[in-house]
Amino acid sequence: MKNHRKSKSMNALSTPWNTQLRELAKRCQFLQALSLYPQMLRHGDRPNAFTFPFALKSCAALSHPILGGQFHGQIIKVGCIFEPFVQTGLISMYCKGSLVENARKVFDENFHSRKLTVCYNALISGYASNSKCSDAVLLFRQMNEEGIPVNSVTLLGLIPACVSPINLELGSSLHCSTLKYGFDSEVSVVNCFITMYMKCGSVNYAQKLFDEMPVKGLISWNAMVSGYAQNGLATNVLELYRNMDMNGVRPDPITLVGVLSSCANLGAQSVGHAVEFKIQASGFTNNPFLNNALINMYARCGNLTKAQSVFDGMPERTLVSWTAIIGGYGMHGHGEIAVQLFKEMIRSGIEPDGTAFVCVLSACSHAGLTDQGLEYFKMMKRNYRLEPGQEHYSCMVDLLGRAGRLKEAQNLIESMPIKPDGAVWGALLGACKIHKNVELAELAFERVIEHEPENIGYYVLLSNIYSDANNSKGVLRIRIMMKEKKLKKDPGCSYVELKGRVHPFIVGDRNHPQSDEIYRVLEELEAIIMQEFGKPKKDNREESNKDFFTGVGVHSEKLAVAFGLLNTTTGAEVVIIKNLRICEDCHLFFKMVSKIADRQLTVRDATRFHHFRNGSCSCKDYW
DNA sequence: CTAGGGTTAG
Repeated sequence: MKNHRKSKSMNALSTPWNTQLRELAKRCQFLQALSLYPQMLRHGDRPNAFTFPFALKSCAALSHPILGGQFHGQIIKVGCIFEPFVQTGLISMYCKGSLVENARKVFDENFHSRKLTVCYNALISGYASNSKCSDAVLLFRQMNEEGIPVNSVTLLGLIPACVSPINLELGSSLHCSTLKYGFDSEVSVVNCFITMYMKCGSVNYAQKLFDEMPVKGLISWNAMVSGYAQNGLATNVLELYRNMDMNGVRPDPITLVGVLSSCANLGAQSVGHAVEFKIQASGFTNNPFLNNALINMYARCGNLTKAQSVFDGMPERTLVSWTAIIGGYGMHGHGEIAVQLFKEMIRSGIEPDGTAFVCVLSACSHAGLTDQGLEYFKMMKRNYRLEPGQEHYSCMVDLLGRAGRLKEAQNLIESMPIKPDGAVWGALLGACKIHKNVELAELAFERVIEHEPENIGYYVLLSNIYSDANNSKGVLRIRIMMKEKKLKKDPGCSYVELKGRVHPFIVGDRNHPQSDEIYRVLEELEAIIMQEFGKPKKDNREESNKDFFTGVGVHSEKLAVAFGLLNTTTGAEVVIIKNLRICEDCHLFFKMVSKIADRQLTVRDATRFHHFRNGSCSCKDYW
């Protein structure tokens, strides 16, 4: 009987206007939805409690709290503020527009809100997504004290408050208390915890949760894929992707974004290419996220032609698409193209953000466009009101430093309004290596290790600076320091990707099945180089395993190159990745080999890619 | 009210 009465009153509320409004909002056509409202008033129809939730939802989706505020006024006038859907709509709308205070006011001023689970849920989720973690938790506690029932949606809103490592403890205590509520078996809640642990860097916890799930949904798989990708565990991502396939789980665009990002980090172009195929076969071709990920993947794998063609083929390019292509050209030394694209982007009406500036500044730095870079740095603040962060200062120090303007770089650091971090000083240290400035290097090193005492890269860098200056005392001092701090340099690792298989090499490696042939190729190359270019500057080899140029074990880059030459045909691409900066000798070697062999050698310097550091350097299959 | 997504320097 009660139900009957209710549905009757609902029917009175669902006018044709409301139905249409709801349909448009459902289809995410928010602008069209909102345009119905003035039409409705012109027709003399009054809005009611069924109109506003969808109007507010549209304002929330468009992040338009000003328009939402006007609806708030109308709601008061019409007198339907006490409707639960209207209240939650208002709270959520203000939160999505970053006006959490307004949301709180709605909550506080309406006695009814404070008795409804949905209103608590809306505000808790709002606090969490506006990174007001403690407010979210406080409200959750209050909810418990007031005896308001908690449901799974409450948790889905609250858990994202703990997505930073500093909140891990809070997050895991929440996790424990969910057992009490009995929501630990709900897939959505577990998914949410998986993401939380991943974002806190607790990969093992996330994995445990995932493994123990009796029922996994696509989102569970995706949470793992993205989580691994975010934690730099690219090989785990590819493994999981393969498992999905074996379990008959069909990937969606979100899965593929994570997979592509991992391909980019590994330089695994052939897997990336297979993913592109999958995208086309699944009809995801116009997904902007996927296209951005493809641009990034091809660019990082050194295939700028493909990156450009994906970019050109996009129906609409976002700031991220531009950033990816600009960064791609920049990292491969095509600074002029990167700058050209940056200008084009601005001309097309897209405003650069901090990340876009990092890309263009680093592009200038790599291509020696020093003044251009300085100009952009000024422009950031002047034209776009963007405050430069640590990463921008690092780029600038690198830019000035590479150009040999060390004093200016140092002055820039000293003028910084924020305390420079390790990366900024590290950039100066790197510049000191290029320009052989021992004195400044010592200063920079001192500051660097205040911030990153465990980062061996910097110790090695200073040691090499001393070595260049024939300062054996200095070298020894650093070696002792490293020993005292128990820092051990992981061997540099280069690898070549061939037909979906990765072939890694470490210095002096003899483990590869083709090892004999590789060394034979290297010997041949040495002989040719000797003939064509004369004797290399250093030739103090004693054993056959020692490097042609450097006199130590054969560098991993060279082994990778030889392997690449051995297994690819003319014009093929050899991708080399190393976890420390590629040395000058190897650069020289690449140049010579490119001339002799007529191959395109793409060399990638990948300091950040550390997934092979502690692993064994044996071949690993992707598929 | 509600779980998963792209870009950056050294």
